[in-house]
Amino acid sequence: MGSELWSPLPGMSDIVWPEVSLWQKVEDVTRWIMSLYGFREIRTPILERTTVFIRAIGEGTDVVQKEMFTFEDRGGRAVALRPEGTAGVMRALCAMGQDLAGSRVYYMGPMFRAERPQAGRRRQFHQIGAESLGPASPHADAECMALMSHLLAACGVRRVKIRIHTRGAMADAPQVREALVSNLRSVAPTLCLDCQRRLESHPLRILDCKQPGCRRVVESLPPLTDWMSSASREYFEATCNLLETLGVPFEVDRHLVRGLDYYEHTIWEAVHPALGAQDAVAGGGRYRIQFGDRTIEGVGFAVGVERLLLAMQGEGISADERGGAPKVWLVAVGPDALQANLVAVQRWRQAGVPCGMDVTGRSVKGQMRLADRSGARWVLVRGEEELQAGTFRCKDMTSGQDRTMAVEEIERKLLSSGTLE
RNA sequence: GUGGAUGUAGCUCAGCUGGCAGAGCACCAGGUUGUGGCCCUGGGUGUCGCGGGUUCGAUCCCCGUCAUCCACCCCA
Repeated sequence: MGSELWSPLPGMSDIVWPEVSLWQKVEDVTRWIMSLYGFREIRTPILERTTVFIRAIGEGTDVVQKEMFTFEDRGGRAVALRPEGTAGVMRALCAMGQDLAGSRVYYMGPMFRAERPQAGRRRQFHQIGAESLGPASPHADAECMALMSHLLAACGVRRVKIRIHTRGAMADAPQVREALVSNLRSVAPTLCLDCQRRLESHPLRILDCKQPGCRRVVESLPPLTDWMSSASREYFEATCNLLETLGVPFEVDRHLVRGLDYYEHTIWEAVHPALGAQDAVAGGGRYRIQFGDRTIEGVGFAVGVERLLLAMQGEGISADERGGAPKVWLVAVGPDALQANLVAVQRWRQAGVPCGMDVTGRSVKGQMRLADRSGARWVLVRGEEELQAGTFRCKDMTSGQDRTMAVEEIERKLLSSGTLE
């Protein structure tokens, strides 16, 4: 059983039938929705220079500090498996060297974080993300959230809640931070140990601490927006108003801050009740990233595919157990018929007719059982006698009726109407 | 990185105080020498996660280890 030889590494999962049919459905829906909004797919490397992530996500963030799979490649370069999608996409767009404003791209693929696995959290997980580049604009932010909301709904997820908040313009960040720290310093001893540390490193994160003591302190604080510029406040208000106009349901959550350094202005996440402790099915926000002398602005989001699937299952959507059933199943009696059947299915498959047969040498009874399980409507049986006569015994699996049909007739019907009626 | 739970057949799981390893489903074969489902009969398909220890004897008790799940942390 549990041999290390064939079990995947911790937190890595094999995605197999029938669940894979749900993945395919989500991917199809994604391509469709993204095309509606004018987003084009981009595929970037899974492995990047470590500095790409450090630059974009932030040196001191947890993701960079303790969650990246990093190593040295054979050329001595420090490289990392991507822990999220935005950094690599921004790097790629920079490499293309064009004016990035107005670029709209989406991606889907595996991401890696060296965390302890739990419900809805894997070391290799998958994200569907979208990035809309251009200068800060409430319209861009609202459109992006509308896209995310549309995508989730199109996947059949109805019970999502979108929580939004603002971090204010990046230029406001120092004064917000200072105000927050000075407000908290006097009560520091009542905060949990993590938060006492955060007071120096990432004070914003104290806002989303779940410890009751910290929560109480945070509740007594004035809203973060009080310390932002009026322009930042207006930006947030405008964004909220646009969301209402667009009919995207949301609620403002003053505790939402998110852990990546590149965010400014609007940030949000979508949570679903079917998920357990890790209940964020998607998250996003506006960002500003520096690559060398280049500054990239945009807004984007990422959906956790594993979590989306959990949410879908929580909505009663299940994988298609049957899969694509073949039209016909061929049963052979004897080695000559086996070879003739193999030739026949190849012809018909190349003509676009899905058909099946057993190639492992089972008994007729065993072949019939497989035919039944495959869901094929008709079973075509032949042995020496039928081979000589150029016929099949054609069995209708719903009625159980059995009749002799000429190979030519079967082929004509199958290839023209796809039925043997 | 920290904490808790779990690990027995392909799957879901029983297994008392330590005494020959079990059930349901699935699977295979036969009943039907060329016909699925339903039915009947037969078949256990196993390194009781792994390695030590205690014991006359360990799936059971002890230690270690690995894996999984859940939670913290953090995030999708």
